[in-house]
Formats: sequence, C-alpha cells, structure tokens
Amino acid sequence: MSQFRDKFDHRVWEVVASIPPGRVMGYGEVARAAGFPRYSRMVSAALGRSPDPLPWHRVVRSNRTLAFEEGSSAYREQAQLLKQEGVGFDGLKIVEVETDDSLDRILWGPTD
DNA sequence: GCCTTGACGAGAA
DNA sequence: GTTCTCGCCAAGG
Repeated sequence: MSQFRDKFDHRVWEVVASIPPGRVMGYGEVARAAGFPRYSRMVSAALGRSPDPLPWHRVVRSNRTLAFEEGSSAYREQAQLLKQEGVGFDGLKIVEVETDDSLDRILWGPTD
C-alpha cells in the first residue's frame, strides 16, 4: 500500500481542481502547493491516475509552454481547452489574458 | 537491487 | 532568447 502516493495524488488533485478557469499553474507550483516540493515530475503521474475529470489542461511547464510535443493530439487538445477559457497563446507560450483592456488602449487609444 | 523513464525545473554557457 | 546539463524522485523492467 503506497501511503505516500495516495496522499500525494489526493493533494495534487485537490490543488489542480482549485485552479480557476483562465489561469494556469506550473508542475512545480502544483507540487509545492500540494505540500510536496521537488515532486514536479510526479504531478503528471498523479494526474494520469485521477479517477475523476480534472482541469489538467491548466497545468503547464514553468516556462509557460505546454508539456506535450508540439502538434501532438494531446497538445492540440490542451491548447483547445485553454483557448476556450480565454487563455491566449503567443506562439508556444501562454499569455494569460485576464482582462486585456491594456491591449484595447494600445489599439484604440485612451478612452478619455 | 540496479537501470531507465518521465505531461519537470533551475542555473549555466 | 535558446540550448545544455544536472538535480529530483517515485515507478516499472
């Protein structure tokens, strides 16, 4: 019986499930938030073991790129899900778009 | 037990 | 900014 794994998995699922739409977290961040620093590589395994659907697409690399190979079906799926939540992409890098009024100002100029 | 594998990360070159 | 290298640590062969 792997006590550590059960605990780890559960904490990770908990953290990932708490990531709000439109926001993302790195594997390392999730691991730390779960109380397991240095376990970034185990996060992916925990996600794969989840019996319930999780917003796994909100977990990305620390450099804000997707963890899958570019062009793979998994990559496209993750990108698709993120875009549905309003997350933008600058090439391969994620650009979390909260409220792009700043961009609006750049394009349309000050509203005043 | 030893060796390899990963949906990783950070620092160096 | 990009590419290399090394560190991490459980899992599976």
